[in-house]
Amino acid sequence: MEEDFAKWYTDVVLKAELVDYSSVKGCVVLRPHAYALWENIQAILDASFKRTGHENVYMPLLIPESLLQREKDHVEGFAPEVAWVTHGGTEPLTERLCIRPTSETLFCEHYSHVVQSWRDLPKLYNQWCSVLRWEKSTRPFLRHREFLWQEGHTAHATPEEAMEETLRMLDVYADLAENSLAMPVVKGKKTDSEKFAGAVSTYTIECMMHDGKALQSGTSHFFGDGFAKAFDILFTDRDNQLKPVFQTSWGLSTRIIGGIIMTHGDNSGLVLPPRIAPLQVIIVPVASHKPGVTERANLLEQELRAAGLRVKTDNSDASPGWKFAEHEMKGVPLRIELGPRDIEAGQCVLARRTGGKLVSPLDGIADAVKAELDSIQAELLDRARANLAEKTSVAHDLDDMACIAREKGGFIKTMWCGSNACEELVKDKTGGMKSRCMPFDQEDLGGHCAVCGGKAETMLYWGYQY
RNA sequence: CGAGGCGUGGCUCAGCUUGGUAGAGCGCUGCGUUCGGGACGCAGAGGCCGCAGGUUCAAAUCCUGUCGCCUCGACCA
Repeated sequence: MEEDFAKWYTDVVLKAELVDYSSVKGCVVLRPHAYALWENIQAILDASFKRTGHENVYMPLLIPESLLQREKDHVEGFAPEVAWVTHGGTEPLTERLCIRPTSETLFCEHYSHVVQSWRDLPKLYNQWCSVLRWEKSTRPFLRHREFLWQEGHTAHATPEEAMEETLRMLDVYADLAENSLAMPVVKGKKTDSEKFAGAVSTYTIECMMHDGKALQSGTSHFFGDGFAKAFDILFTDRDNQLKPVFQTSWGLSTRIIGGIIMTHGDNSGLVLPPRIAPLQVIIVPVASHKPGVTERANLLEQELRAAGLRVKTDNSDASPGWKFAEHEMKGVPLRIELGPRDIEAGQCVLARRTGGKLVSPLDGIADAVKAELDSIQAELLDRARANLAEKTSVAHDLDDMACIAREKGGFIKTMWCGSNACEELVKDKTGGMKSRCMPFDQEDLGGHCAVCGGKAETMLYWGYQY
């Protein structure tokens, strides 16, 4: 892992049976283990969306070229990486259709049809789908050509309400990351050079990976009324004036699975936080040919399942050692070892994926298991927080930054004057480090921009990115 | 898009220099013995060597082209 992080990552992804490559670059098979992980993430997010008043819809896969081109900044941002459908059967199409790289234009067209009055607002829609972006280089989860995500698109009567929505949904992502995925985040606003194509402002949650690179794990955009004007999404307000709506969009993708792998994984493979692990407990019977072992293991499984846990018994005929290694590779948070000696003593062995074993009485085992899982969840968050803290540095000038970037990577916190020129300079001097975000949690690190020495406007996080 | 690496049973690879009957380990199937950290024995199955041309009596091997994959950079959720 330490020697070659990239190879470690690819190995884990393949050996943990998360993905299989397909014959099209950047389009991978999500195997049951990966898809179950995504379903668990989906379930949590979807419940949050519903709780905050959103409805799910489904937009078409295809976007006519003319529609994509309605908003200038948006099309400029995405045009280089869209794939085009040019033929229907053998007939060339009169207008080529792009496969959605994101669905702003489709939502906008639809909103222009259904929004008439202030009474129609807000529109709080979300869709779960896949999108296609013709990336040049790809890596499992981190950069696919086709990837699964959700994209929320909302329309509001006022900018204040839209901004409130933008930040509310960023909080939903931050909550998912920290409380379910055990990934601490830095929340903040993107600089102008890093914001989404067509947005007025972009907000992000940034996570720190084990190798010192940052992962943008979810984004939420405030669009102002730019799209509304380009797509004629107009409504009659209470004062009988025709006004454009104010919009937001926000998305989180299967990329987050890459983040989970790179946040928690270790040299034995994947480590999954219990809240989203497809399998929370694996029971490994030892000497299962001995009378009563398999039966007791199955009983234990039933008891844990009845307690609401995701559990399985590994009854395959592989050796126990092989099973231990296998389920560690797949990241199962807790293993229960159960052999004849245990059964005789009325106990079993609980082995945490994060290390450590303890003997627990079979009587009242479900509560003990739940307590262990909670403790593992908390331990993972603590560890990740420690990693984030350890990999966050403060710098006061460009030499500092270059030095920290070279030796340590991670996040660098500095003051910043707000100029793009300084961002470019940092990129040059550090071999590619970019601004990550202007954090909501601002600290006063002095009055001067660390890059140019000019008057500082804000604190900024920098980092190498995935 | 630049640089490098690689395409030979499911996987990892050998064979190619010097053309001549397609190999190994792991995995897989069956039976038996095992079982507290990747067990063992025996018996099996499985590949027109990425694809297309060419040279040759003969091509996994030589030549040309092409497609794809991986890694690292440049650009982007």
